[in-house]
Amino acid sequence: MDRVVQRAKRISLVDGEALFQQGDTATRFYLVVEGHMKLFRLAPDGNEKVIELVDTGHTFAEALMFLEQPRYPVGAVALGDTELISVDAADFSAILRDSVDLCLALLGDMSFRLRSLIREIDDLSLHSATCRVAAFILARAPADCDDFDLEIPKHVIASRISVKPETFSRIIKSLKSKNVLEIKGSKVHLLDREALEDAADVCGLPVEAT
Amino acid sequence: MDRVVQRAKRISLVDGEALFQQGDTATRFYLVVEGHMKLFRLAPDGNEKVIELVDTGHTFAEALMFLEQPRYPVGAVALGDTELISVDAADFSAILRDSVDLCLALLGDMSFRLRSLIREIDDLSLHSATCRVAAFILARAPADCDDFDLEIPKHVIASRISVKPETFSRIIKSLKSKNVLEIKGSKVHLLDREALEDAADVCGLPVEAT
DNA sequence: AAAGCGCTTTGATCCATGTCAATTGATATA
DNA sequence: TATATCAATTGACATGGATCAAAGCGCTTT
Repeated sequence: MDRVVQRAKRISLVDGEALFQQGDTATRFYLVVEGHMKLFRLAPDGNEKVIELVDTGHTFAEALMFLEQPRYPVGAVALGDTELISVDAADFSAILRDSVDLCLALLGDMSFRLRSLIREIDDLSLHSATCRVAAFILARAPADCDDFDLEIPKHVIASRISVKPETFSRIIKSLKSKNVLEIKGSKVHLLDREALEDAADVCGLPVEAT
Repeated sequence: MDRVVQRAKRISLVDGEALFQQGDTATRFYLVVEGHMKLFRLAPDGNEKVIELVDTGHTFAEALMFLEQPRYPVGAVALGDTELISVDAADFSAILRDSVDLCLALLGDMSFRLRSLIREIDDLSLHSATCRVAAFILARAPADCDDFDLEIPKHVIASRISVKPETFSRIIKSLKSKNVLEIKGSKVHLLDREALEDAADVCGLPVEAT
């Protein structure tokens, strides 16, 4: 374990700086100490889809260690100035060999991610854009407080939930007109949490459905 | 290991029979010995999206063992008469404790699944329906032979790739009219594999793009 | 202040898919 | 041989969201 820590690196990125590109060979994984990372896929036409927003305290790319020929399936850039710790996959792998518990913990972590991704697919194919917007905002809202900050540019959020910035803006406008919430800059103020929850899971369902 | 095998069960399902429902508590996982399983999510409005088609020789639901409160995030029904082996998660978990190698193998397996799901999300949000149809058919085609059987009803395939059966049918028709392939019942005959590959990754890109 | 530059918003229009409905075909049932 | 059933196809139409284009709005820089 000492060895891992010793060989771990501290990395500082400025806003917008890339950590790796989609397709790069993966030999390390990362922990976000400060800031946010954006993981995204690029389409051949240059379109980009944000797969995951990694917040402070979370790791990413650790699931790749176990593939035969590990290449990052996504690109990674910093959102805002960001601090990372980078760990060598081989070092870490060696540790895993000595600790079944750590293995199991990792398996748990990956299970969780797997399930999140299934939810995501569900969301994309079974729910409308409005629904996804509502769910996203809800997920970011603290349980106890109706005012908070989306710490992330709106166009990035839009890509995260697979809508165009224009559409995102219009959906927000519509929610505003229904007195569900207000957004001023990046400050969100929830007016009717329940209505937002409805929008999130009722989706496009006709309200009169029994 | 003996214990696992002893306590494993053999299960036979007839076509359309359900193994478990979305939301059921998960205590076992499965290996398909014969036939196919369909894993799917249900939307509140009854719409269904096939998440995965599990072919003979593959396992499913093993990733759930590591969650706190394991519930199947999908439902499972047999496509055609199907034989399974069912393994108790707790038993298997105990074995994992004794074998780091097995742990690592599982981690590898889960890595792979994770990556597949990322591809899937990419596909859904970055590629057109035509593109997904082409990719699906290519994935099912043997490398060496241009004639093969989709062993699965078309409407299930359609759901798997998130298009409506009608749209699926139209896309096939269009590919047929371009002399890319022919489909008669469930028999596929590839006429122009290269064109199909183009359709699969070029997607909706204008061909004149450099 | 003015000018420049991203980001966000708004409006007008378009299009890929979904929806609804009818027809055909293919099996299975009586 | 009729008939009910279910999958697959086809046509007509509706629509959510994308696209294109033009402002508006904070910013920082000069």
